[in-house]
Amino acid sequence: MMIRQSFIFLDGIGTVRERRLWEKGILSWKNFLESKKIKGIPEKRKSILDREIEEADFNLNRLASSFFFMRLPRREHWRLFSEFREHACFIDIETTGLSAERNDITVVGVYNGREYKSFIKDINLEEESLKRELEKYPLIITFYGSAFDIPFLRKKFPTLSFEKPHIDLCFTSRRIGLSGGLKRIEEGLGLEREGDIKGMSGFDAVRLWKKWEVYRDRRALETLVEYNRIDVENLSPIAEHVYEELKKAVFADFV
DNA sequence: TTCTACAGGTCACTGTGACT
DNA sequence: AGTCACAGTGACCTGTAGAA
Repeated sequence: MMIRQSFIFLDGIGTVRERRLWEKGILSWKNFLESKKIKGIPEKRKSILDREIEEADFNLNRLASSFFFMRLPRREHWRLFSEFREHACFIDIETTGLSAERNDITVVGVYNGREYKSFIKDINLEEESLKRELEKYPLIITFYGSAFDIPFLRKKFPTLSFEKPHIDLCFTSRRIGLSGGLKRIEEGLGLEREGDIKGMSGFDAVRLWKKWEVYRDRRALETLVEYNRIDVENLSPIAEHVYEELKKAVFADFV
């Protein structure tokens, strides 16, 4: 539960000061609150920080993730994973191209760790129902979604709200030395793909949609949705792995 | 208390990579 | 193709420690 070891959301505390706290043996919110005095933090400031930590604890206990959305730097949203994993959703979209201006969304896949839902253009992809689905989850997890999926969804569905924590596995993976795109990272972790899906790329998703749209090839649509389902479901084990590794890399030295 | 030195936080800017 | 968070870098600002 990395978030309860974190101080980086406090005013005036960055990576360096947080590290100094850990070095002093202040490894959790509890430790911090129980320390009467901390060298480097004057009393008056300490009591302000105490209140901020109590506020964080209050919000965490209620799964009120917007508190952390406002306070945590983006690149540290991964720290929320273990507290929110049961309430997180993984999102992945397929489109007719890379430009949100010129292209359309064809499939939105949402996976909550147990159940996969697909929203398909011209069938059941509607702003209101997608909005209702996404509102259920206080944390979203994507691969490169911060530059692709989320801006694309925003453009096409302006009433969707993404004012909540978002773990982008592309950047968190890079921090533990895994780079080179989703498929390569899957290979690195031994996640296998089977059947029609094996060897497919995002560009194939564009072609499959065309086959469905122009020729009404039902098999093409099924394959597209299956591809989307695998993409989004594979994010879950990647998230688990990246969280554990990043936690080790950042924090293990101090425990 | 007041002053100075400086550690460290933050912001602006640039180049890069990965998404369909 | 269009997007944008990230890392890296440098400038600037703030707040703390330590001395008088």
